[in-house]
Amino acid sequence: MLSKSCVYALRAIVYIGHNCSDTKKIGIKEIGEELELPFHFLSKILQRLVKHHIIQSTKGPHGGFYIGEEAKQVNILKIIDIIDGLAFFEKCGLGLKECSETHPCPLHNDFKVFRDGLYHLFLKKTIADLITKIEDGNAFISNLPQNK
Amino acid sequence: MLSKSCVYALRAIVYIGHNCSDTKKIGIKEIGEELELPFHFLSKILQRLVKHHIIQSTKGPHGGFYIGEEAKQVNILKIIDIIDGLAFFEKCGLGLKECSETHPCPLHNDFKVFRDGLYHLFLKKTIADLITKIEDGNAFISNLPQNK
DNA sequence: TTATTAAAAGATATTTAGGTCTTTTATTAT
DNA sequence: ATAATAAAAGACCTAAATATCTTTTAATAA
Repeated sequence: MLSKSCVYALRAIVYIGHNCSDTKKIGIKEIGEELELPFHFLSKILQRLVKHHIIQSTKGPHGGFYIGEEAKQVNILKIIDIIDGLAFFEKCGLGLKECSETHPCPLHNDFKVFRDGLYHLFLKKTIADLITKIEDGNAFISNLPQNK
Repeated sequence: MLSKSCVYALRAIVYIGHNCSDTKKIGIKEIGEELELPFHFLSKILQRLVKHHIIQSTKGPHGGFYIGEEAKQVNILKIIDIIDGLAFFEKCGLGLKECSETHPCPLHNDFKVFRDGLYHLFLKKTIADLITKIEDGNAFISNLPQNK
């Protein structure tokens, strides 16, 4: 449903948000190792997030990625939009071109309930929400001490 | 969420169920043309469905595919299992290996509601249910006269 | 001002899903 | 028996997603 790129993006943002500070930026190398994500693939994803102003970066020694408090208030749907686009939430659940609100396929209305529910979930949840949950300890960042 | 193969399978089964009878079998060519599905790709899918006894086929002149009344009572989840497998319904919504019921990721519980809802929808709906809806006219088989 | 560090950028490779083409096998009508 | 028909099977092709490798650019510390 979400591409790997998109899940990588969410996990990386949360990792950055959880670990960066005014004095500490996070390098791709660290993120890749901690989250077990492919270095170069991850770097492409982070580049896109920088371009869309979700995260910031600086080059050179002590450079890396960081995220401001305002950006932590961005909702997850925004990240999904940047990485995957929102087609999933706009299309028929079966991907039928001909299916529409006025001319629904046999699964349309049942499907819609779940699709719209997910949409509103992602719209409601912010990066900050995820970071808070991380701090309770869970599988999102699998190798935090409390998750081992 | 469902692969194209899986949606093609569902649409083809419904088309066959809607059009076949004791005296009439349906050829791949007809199905492919009517549903605008790629002939050879469709034939692979139908082969798998035959192997799993969802539909039957006979070769030669007047041969083709057909489906019995018992098989129409099969639920959609069974078709999804045959074509895509059920991993989607068993995994974390984000595909995290480390995420589990006892050790959930920050989206696990919210996600689960929708994932399980879809599971039960697909478990409840049978091929016969879809065929009935088709007969009312809708986008599943887009080129039935009433859908044009 | 130079060496070092780390991200940005671009090119290339791999894998998987999706799709096509050709040959073989089984069935039926003549 | 034989020709025609239609599914089965196998080999092959394409595009997209995922992943890797190499070069370039920017920043900082010495």
